[in-house]
Amino acid sequence: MESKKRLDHIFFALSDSRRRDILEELSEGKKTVGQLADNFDVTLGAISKHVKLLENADLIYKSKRGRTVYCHMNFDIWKEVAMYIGMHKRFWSNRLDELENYINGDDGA
Amino acid sequence: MESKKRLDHIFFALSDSRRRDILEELSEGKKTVGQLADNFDVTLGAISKHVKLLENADLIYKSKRGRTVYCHMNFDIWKEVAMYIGMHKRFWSNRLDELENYINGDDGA
DNA sequence: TTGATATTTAATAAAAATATTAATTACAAA
DNA sequence: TTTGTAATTAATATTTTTATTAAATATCAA
Repeated sequence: MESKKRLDHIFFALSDSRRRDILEELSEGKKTVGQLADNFDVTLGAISKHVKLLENADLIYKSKRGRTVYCHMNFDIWKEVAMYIGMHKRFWSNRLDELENYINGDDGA
Repeated sequence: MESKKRLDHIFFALSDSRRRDILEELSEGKKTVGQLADNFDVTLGAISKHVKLLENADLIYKSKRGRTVYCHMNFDIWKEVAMYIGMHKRFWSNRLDELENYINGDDGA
């Protein structure tokens, strides 16, 4: 039940290409909120909110040094996402015959 | 640029647990819109819209027989999602084996 | 044709997401 | 302490999402 909401948040966070772009940037190393904002066409406040959403989805985490906030990719979370995807991918590779039925149109529908 | 929107749609579709539940049902085989609606606490109209959204994200497709509409899982789409997740492979360097298992689906299960 | 069934869509309303500007908090350094 | 910088938050407006009921469309079946 709880993991459902967790996946809700993760997938929703990933559903915005601006946020995925932020993740791409962070994949190269930590960046401050301000540095992230410089690369996008929206205000610092907007980026701050995107960052917060990504943080709530556990896709990233923050560390603070003085008044500067660094954002880091949370590597562990991808395991959870991959598990969900892998579940389905595994499913269809195990049922190739069924897939063929769909493709061939002789599945009754 | 176009694939960005594609991923937007896919991830957004996956961000709702009701829609993920629909996918779970379809992973067991085709179902009509009405059959899907029977299993949820919302109206048929609401399910019809969820189904349409899943269809627009290419996560499912429909086939029609008479007045009945069957919904089918689109197995191929998971490859695309897995590719995005797989892109982040390098961040797991120390968990590469696990990742390979999840993404490649050859985890022996 | 008439009437029932399966699904979609229109009209509507409520809740959520997103962006902006401006105010606020937190910290650094002169 | 005062001033300036980094980031967050509040107030606000706009757009999007989601659900409902009811009407419309399409098909079956007598």
